[in-house]
Amino acid sequence: MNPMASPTILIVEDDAEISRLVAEMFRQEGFSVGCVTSGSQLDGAMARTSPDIVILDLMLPGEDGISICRRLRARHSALPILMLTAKSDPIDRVVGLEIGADDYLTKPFNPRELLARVRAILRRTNGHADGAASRRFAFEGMIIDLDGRVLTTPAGDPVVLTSSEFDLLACFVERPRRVLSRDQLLDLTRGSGSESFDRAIDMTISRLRKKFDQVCPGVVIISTVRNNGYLFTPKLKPLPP
Amino acid sequence: MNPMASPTILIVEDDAEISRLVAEMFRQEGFSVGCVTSGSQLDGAMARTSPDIVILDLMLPGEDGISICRRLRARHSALPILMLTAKSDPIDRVVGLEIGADDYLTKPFNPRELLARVRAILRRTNGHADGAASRRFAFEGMIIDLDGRVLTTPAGDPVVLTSSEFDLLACFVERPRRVLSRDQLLDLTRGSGSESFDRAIDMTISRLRKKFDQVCPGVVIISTVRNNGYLFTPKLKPLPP
DNA sequence: TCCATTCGTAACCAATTGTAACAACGGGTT
DNA sequence: AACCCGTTGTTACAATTGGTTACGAATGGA
Repeated sequence: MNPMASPTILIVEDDAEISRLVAEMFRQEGFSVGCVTSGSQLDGAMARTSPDIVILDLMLPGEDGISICRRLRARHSALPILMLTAKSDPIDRVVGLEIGADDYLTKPFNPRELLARVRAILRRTNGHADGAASRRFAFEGMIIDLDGRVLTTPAGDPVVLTSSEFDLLACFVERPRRVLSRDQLLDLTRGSGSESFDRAIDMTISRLRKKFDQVCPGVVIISTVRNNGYLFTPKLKPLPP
Repeated sequence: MNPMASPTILIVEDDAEISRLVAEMFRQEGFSVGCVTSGSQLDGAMARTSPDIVILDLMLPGEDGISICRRLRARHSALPILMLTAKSDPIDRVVGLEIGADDYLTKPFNPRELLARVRAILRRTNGHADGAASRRFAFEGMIIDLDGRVLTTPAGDPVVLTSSEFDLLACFVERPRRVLSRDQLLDLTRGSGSESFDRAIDMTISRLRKKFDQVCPGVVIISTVRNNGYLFTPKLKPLPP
């Protein structure tokens, strides 16, 4: 891969909804994305786009993911492959190493989790995932490390955030200065299949604010945009890793 | 062996499942792998691939492993051989090693254990197993040696970890900054045939954390990602061997 | 001002995770 | 074999997490 070019992803997924969502996210993150819906379209797409990584659904019409994975492996031995499996699949766990996928994720999955894993794989194989900024940022004296999933106070102490609190905060940090609606936040943190009500976001915001208030009393970190959603207001400074 | 080339492994195993699993793992680790299913196919494969090590099942159809091992030894006196034996085999360690195997492993075995032993043998005979990065890392002042299977404190004292604790930790060290699900960890540490519940992972994590806490009180080494799994957070620094 | 809507958050509860205690197992020893 | 002992999986229960409900406060239009 040319380190200057954006990395290319090929998605093999028959569910149009998932495919669109995932493609959209990766494009926003600066990847170049191609989608196909079956194994039969794969070979052509491989030749055309020569992707840096393939995201492969296990359950596909026609040739299934396992078979495709083996075929890919045989022909492109170094190609990173990330497999998507359904929770209910009897194969589920067996899938892990045997097939030769570099990683796998069970549906429904958190899109940010997918992004993180793709970055991790690419970092491992290429030295760096993309030309994007580091994954550590400073704001209001605090430091957030998106990979290590820790937030530290100006004094250097860790702020204990729960998983969902951190996920929510990460959404904002990855999209600074943008109003995010409750639905967007639900999608981003829980995947598109989520059953939760959007008020769940309000609660997590409220809990986050309470914790921020103990570190920086009186400072507005997340503001409410009535009828629209929430906005992360501080200026973000990218930090070296 | 050319130290620049990836080392070549020849697997002699009639169980297609095991063969595939093992081959896949070694390929992922950068080895070049060949497989045969019987002694009669062995000579041709030896000539074609001239492997750096042979992994040999003791129970094979036709000529059995012991006889094959003797034959190999006679013809290629320096060739490293690792023997696979079934638990129920009347053969024990003494016999296995007497025959001329350099090491042996009883089935069912942990794939990572096999990898570690192969690396150890190759290091013994060649000076180094592969061109990959060092297998020693520092984190939070501690040093982990994946080949020697030891963890040492900042003060230099060894931290006594049980083998399953070490295996689990090794999974994280080999995949830094990635959230690993319980299922993935089960796969990685026990192979995909494991019957255990995923709560077994929780217990090992808990035991690991307790030991870490005695060395670095209050420092988060492995964090929980709710609904997802666990994450190894410290920064890893590769060390020279 | 009044009202409808939206938002904040306390309180509750179901699901997930942490871990103590026990059991099963295997390896080594006598 | 009988025993000891360390390891590891299971069970059971405690703690934490996070979604839902409920209700009061804030907002903004009429």
